[in-house]
Amino acid sequence: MNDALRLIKRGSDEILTESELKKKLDSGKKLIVKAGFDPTAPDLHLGHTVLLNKLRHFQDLGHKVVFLIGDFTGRIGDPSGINKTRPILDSKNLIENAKTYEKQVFKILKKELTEVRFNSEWCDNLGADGLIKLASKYNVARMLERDDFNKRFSSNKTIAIHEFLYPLVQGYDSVALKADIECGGTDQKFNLLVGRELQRDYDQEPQVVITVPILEGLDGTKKMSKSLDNYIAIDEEPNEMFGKIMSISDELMWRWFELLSFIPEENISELKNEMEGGKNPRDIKFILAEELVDRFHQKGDGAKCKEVFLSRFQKGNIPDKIDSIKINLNEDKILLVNLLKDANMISSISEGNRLISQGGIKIDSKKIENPKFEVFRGSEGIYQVGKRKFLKIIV
RNA sequence: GGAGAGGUGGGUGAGUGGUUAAUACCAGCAGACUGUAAAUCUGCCGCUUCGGCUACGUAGGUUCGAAUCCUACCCUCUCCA
Repeated sequence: MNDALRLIKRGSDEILTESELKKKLDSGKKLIVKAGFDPTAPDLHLGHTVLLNKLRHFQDLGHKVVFLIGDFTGRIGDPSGINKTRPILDSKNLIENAKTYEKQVFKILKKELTEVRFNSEWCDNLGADGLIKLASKYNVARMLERDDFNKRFSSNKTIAIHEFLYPLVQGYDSVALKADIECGGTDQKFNLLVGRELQRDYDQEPQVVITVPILEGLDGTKKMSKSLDNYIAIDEEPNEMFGKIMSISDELMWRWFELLSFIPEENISELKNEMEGGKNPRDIKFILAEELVDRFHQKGDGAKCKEVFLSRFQKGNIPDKIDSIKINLNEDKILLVNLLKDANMISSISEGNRLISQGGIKIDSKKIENPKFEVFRGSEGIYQVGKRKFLKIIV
């Protein structure tokens, strides 16, 4: 029994409360473990896996995970984005997104112990009445305890009223599901705790709240997220994934080891010692990159990526697998910049001119320095923009 | 309802009539170097048929000339009721 508790505690940030968790684990009951996901972002990334791994631990102990897609919550508006309104998703889109989730999520979760649900299922029936009743169960002072509300409030930033509905609806989900446990990122702590209060109101035993640390994205400071474009999707192409991992700073590498790697802690501190002893941090980063690529692709892919990485960036070779595209010309020839724009390798002609003047464009490994360079119909070549954008273009 | 403050390029944030396509910082991109797509350094960082064109909440107006002044509207914040 202690083993179970230890497994759950590893990598968790907070458990509220541990004694309740112990009791639930000891009860021998098959527990309902809930975690909520955004309906709009079906691209799961490494940041999500910190949480998913935790859910998986529960499954390994035989418990049931409810993968809850917050389609209703997503419909009300954006909780933190004052400037961005979320597109309203129709049910067709939702089903699509859910499918994409399922395809990715079962790289980590066990299918037979996972249930995918949508919160519109019960929220749609709530109606204005239900919503008012729900809203009456909480008060403004308590809402303002939430860290981001508090910050925004005290720095005179807008808080829209509907944002208060978020924690409430999320908490109500726990009531509807009779959740025993809810897991989420540390930034979700408040919302998760609201669930406990509401469950008490509805005469249910409050869920145990487990928070996991938030993974920093590629930039090393901000939370990994799709909207900040600092993420690595779990179904990312292996070489791309490997390269992105290699691009993180030496400092961030240790954080990722801690949160993403399955390597035992003792071994990680050993690696740290080796680096202090003069070992090349790059080689340690290789270990992380290999492990993660192996996990989300085939075992052995990591090693292959390492080969490719070494040859491409150390020796400056061009990759052996390059996408190709055929561009049809109306004339006999075309300005290079226009061609690159048509092929979507650059976003504007100005950008192209800039890149040429900076020596960032190559054709078949030959640097192009003439901004008026022309390409003739019937030719084909490997076009390179910067260090890592390659495309074979046939005109 | 009344009084006031404010809305500037991806972000933060200068600029209050004219070398201002707009200071600075961050992010981004390129090059150099390296230990890697780390770190550091240098350059770039609206679009363009290179003539220009479009930009400082939105729409008008004043002026030779406006992000800067005026009017209306929209939005945010503060105080009062």
